Formats: sequence, structure tokens, C-alpha cells
Amino acid sequence: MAITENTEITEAITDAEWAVMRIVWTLGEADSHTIIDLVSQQHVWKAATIKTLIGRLVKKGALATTKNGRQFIYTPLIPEQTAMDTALTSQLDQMCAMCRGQAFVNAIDQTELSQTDIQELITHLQEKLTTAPTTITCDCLPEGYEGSC
Amino acid sequence: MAITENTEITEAITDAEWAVMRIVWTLGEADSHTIIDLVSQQHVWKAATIKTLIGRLVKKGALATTKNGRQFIYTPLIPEQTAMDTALTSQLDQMCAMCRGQAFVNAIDQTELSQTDIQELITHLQEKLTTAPTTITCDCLPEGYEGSC
DNA sequence: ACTTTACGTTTACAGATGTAAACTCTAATC
DNA sequence: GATTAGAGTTTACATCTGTAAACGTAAAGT
Repeated sequence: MAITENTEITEAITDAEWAVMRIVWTLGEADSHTIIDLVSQQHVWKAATIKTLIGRLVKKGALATTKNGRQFIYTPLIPEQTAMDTALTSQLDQMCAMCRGQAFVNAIDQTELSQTDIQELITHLQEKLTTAPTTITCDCLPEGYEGSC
Repeated sequence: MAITENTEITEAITDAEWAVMRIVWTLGEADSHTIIDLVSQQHVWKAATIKTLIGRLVKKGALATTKNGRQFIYTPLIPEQTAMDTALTSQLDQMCAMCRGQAFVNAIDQTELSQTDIQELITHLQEKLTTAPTTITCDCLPEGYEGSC
């Protein structure tokens, strides 16, 4: 019965917490010393600050702990890709539906992508094109109003 | 000398404030009565709450005011598309560079896009493909460490 | 066994954010 | 001109975030 409950992650991961999660996601697992060491090289944060972030992430169910002698080994409880999707999607969801396409264009323009990524995106988009609507309506105004931004 | 200073917007627009901005962006300009009326139909917020949001947006330079009798007309000081780009980009910037491509794939899968948007995206991606690197390196660990997530 | 580390926990505290009531005027109404 | 209503401003307050010191305790060293 050592399996961790699959408690749904309710709270979102904050900006500062992302830095900690990225280390753990990349290493797969890490003790606090490692996390503090690596994060310290990327941010001007005191060890105490990073400890707080780790603690909050454990509390909100983003990191699991396994006792290992005097210390803990931390492992991610949510997949990195899931967290990224959630973050991006909730951001997009609060933006005008009509403008999201343009937002993607601009974001993609400013993001370095590998050939493989680009090709996969193109494939997905070509597939998506077959069932895409002609237009997307602006949803910035309440039900019953017509708008366009 | 009635021109508003082009003060750079420093503070980001918060989630709740987005709701107000979307109304003003869509209408081009609006008085508080209109904003409160429309936002009230989308969120269970008291008029006082929406007033606060308007006030904060003015204070942080996202909305301009023009006196019109006893009241104000509010107009956006930052373009919607700019705000969207900034929000998306800052979100993406804190994520692993290597995983951003997949994040786009997933986000696009879950977003309704028009045929025109999709075609524009494909065009941009095809262009981007010509200069794209073979791979993007994971940048989750500090300088000098090799990682991959 | 005693001391020193160092890991995790508690406490702290300012500023941001969500949410809203109270208050102050000025413009509109009687 | 006195009154009222509605627009904007102030104040309020709990929670979340960023940032960190202080503390308790068990493991490690001597």
C-alpha cells in the first residue's frame, strides 16, 4: 500500500515553483541538496527560499517524497507535459477565441522549434484543417451580443 | 499636450482583469456602466469588484480615461494581441525549451482554429522549417549540465 | 555519548490578487 | 437651490506568492 493516492492537483504551479519542478522533472528524482544546488545556479534565491518552494510543492501534491535515511527523495507527481498543457490552456482559455489563432502564430514565430516539432505541428494542422470551421466567433461579449476584436 | 505618455506597461494583466480588458478591447471604448453591465453577465462579481478592476487597470496603464460629463470613457492602451503575445510568451519562457514544441501540439489540438488560422500557421511553420535546427536542447539544468526531459 | 550538521518544518512579512463595502463628489432631477 | 443618484476613489480583508530567517531534530562525525 505504498502507492501514492492519485489526488487531483488543484492548485496551479506558480512561476517560482516552476523552477523547482523543472529540475525534478529533468532528473526524474532528486534530494533537496541537489535541487537547492541546481536552482541556486539559475536564480538568486537563498537556500531557504528553495526549501519553501519544495515544501509548498509537496503540500499541493506536485511532488512526492520518499524517505531515504535522514532526507527525502522528491519525485514529480504530475508529468511535465501535463503541467505545460494545463498552464498554456488555462492561459488561452481566458483569451478571445477568435484571436487565439493569431496568438499561436506570434508565439510560434518567437519560439525556437526543432524540425521534428515543426513537422509534427504541420501534420497535426493539416489533419485539423479537414474539420476546421470557416470562422471562429469572438466570445468576448456575453451571450446574445455580437462582437469582434 | 493631451497625448498620453507611452509608458511601458510593466505589470501584467491578472486573470480577473482580463475579463474587463476583453470587453474594452472588443468595444473599442466603453464607459464603466457598460463594462459593469457586460462583465456582470459573464462573472458573478459585484459591481464594486468590477470597479476595482477598472481602477487597477487604469493605474497600471492598461486603460486610458477620457472625461465625458460626469463619467469616463475607457479605452485600451495596449493592443489585445500584444497582451496575448506577452502572456503566452512569458508562460512559454519559463518552460523547458525542448518541450515547447509538444506543448504547442497539445495546445493546438485542444483549440478551435479557423481554416484561415490553420493555413497561416502552416505557412509560417513551413517557412520556419527552412531554418529550424535539428534539435532543441533541454535548458532545465544550469549552464554546464546536460539534461533532457 | 556528545557535538555538529544539515534536512525538513514553522514562522515571518511585504506585495499582489480576488472580492467587495463605504465614501465622496459632481451632475442630474425636482 | 436642495436632493438624489450614480461615477470614481478609498478602505478592507483574506489568500496567494515571493522571499527568507529561525527552529527542532535526527543523523553523522569525533
